[in-house]
Amino acid sequence: MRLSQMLFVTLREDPAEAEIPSHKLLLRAGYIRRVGSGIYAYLPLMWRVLQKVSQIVREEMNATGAQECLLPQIQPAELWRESGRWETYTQAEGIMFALKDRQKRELGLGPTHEEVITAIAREMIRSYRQLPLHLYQIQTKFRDEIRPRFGLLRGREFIMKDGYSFHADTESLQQTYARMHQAYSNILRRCGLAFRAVDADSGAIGGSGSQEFMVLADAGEDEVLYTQDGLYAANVEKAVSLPPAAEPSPFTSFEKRHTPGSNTIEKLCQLLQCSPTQVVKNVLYQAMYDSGVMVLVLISIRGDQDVNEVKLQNELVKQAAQYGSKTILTLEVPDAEAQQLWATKPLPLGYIAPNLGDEYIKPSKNLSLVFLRLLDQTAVDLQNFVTGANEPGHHVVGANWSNFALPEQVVDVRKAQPGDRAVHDDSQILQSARGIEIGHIFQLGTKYSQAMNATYTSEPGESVPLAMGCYGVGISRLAQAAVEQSYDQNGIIWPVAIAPYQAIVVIPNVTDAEQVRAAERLYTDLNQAGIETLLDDRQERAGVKFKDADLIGIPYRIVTGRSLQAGKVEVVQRATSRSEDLPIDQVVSTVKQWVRAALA
RNA sequence: CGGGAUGUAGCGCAGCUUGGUAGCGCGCCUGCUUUGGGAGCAGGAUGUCGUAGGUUCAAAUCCUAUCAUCCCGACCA
Repeated sequence: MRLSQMLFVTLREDPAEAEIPSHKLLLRAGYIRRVGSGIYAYLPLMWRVLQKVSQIVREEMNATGAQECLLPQIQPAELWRESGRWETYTQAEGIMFALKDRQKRELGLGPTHEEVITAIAREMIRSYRQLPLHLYQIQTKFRDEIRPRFGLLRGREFIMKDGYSFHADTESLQQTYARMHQAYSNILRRCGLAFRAVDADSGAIGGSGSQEFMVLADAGEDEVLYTQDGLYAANVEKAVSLPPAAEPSPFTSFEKRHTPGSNTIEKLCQLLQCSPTQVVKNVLYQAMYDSGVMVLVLISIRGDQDVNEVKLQNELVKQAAQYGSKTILTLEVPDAEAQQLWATKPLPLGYIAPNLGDEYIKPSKNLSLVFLRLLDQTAVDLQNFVTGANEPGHHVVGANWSNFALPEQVVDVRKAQPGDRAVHDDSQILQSARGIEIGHIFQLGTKYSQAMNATYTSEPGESVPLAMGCYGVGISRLAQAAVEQSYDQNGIIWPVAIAPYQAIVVIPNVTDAEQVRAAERLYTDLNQAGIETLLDDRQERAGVKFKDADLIGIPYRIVTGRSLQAGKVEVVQRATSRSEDLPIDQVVSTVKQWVRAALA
């Protein structure tokens, strides 16, 4: 491709709309344009990158025996009602673009395809003889994200590879899951990315086991906790760990203390000269279940620990049945305004005890009249601890669980932190890194097949729900993540495998016929040798061309300039800036060799 | 949805406090010179000042409403 004939527009200044390096660079280098919030046009260079990523994904998927297909983006609401996700996806998470057609039929733009694929499986898979089966597609997804951000990293329209596997049993599911783990590792390695596979929460998709593939980058929205020995890595949402041991309590008898102005753990510990590990902190949440019932949740947890809201949410979903619900719509810490709606009197904020009385709850319909009291396991074994006295300005010290009605349910809702000891080996300390979630693999089990009655006939002739797995890769997100991981002050440095072009021939002076002739020759020869090559034949000064070549990040640059008289051209590697003069007739073979080595 | 900010030429911004003929840099067009790291000189084009209403003799500037975008939190590939 000749730059002179291409829609090639680069910006000299950072666009105001972008915050992080990869987003700025993709805009500046003319790869993408914003059309609306979270909505981007993929311009010719970007589209080539996306095609390359897609092709790598396709090859690795096909190698596992998965079959490519293409499912509809417009999906009938009924399918989503069957799985029970219509409400969650249009209300609770509100992530699905929903619309009505001219017949007033409700439809959604596909944010994901479990429902569609399960409906197809229900109709087409009849016998265990057809299993296992794995279908995937590469397609634009629509999600009305709460907050689109960072260009392609969180768009409302984005390209994703999603695959769904069907199995006769869990064992077969686990085999495919393991194979996908390998395939995803291959994909990221081939794309030239530094990544880590981590244990993950399965969220609204549901199911049991799940792992995320995190591309490591400071701009990542997720925190990953891992150990040096490489045996443990998890999303902080999911991570488990051993908290530091509690310090022995200085208090020996149960008594109430006047603790004015101690509404935070820090102030309290300073006043009482004790450790936060000897405090029982009581945290209040309000959860709205999908049946419309609001439940007030009181969590007692060790003072130095924080509540992990993802774990808490999962815990509350488990309890949904007792409130006539399937799931929860919202979970939040009630602010002053929210408290007024249900509290009979001002809460002793900062001084709440585990036995905060139910009389604080104003009887009203759609409100559970008792606190759901949860005891985090970090607080179970504390003795002679400090906690609130349910009275502003007062705490109790030397307390034990015999002083309170022990909350009936012991749970793990604690947030793991860097510095904690690892569960598998308490000499290993958890460390923290930031990551961009590029892939996520799930063992769904029978969640969707049961909800939608997708069964097959087993060898003994029984009707059995299909076991399912699902596997996603954010194609457009991966492409931007690659930039986030590989750039310098001059621009993008694409990994060779996903660069839009592998080489660029730059003519420093287009009025020099000699230079033009050599460049045209090289351009033709390189392309004929299978090296994807650009020709910068624009009427621009050399400096502009060099800057642009660096900005768009083409791995190898060939310059038909100064050394031409000696029958040589300059060849520069973008990643290392290493430059050498090569005889013209060696350029093709050399670059070809570099490309081959880089793709190996 | 809550909190913060911003909308002025294609892009980046100033002007707004204290109302008075719309500005700068880059880019774009023309010409000459230059030709290996975002050239120099000369000339030129480009604006519903986000939108609507109001105050005023007069509004980019003050007031009200509204829309859009970005940032911080909940969501996710």
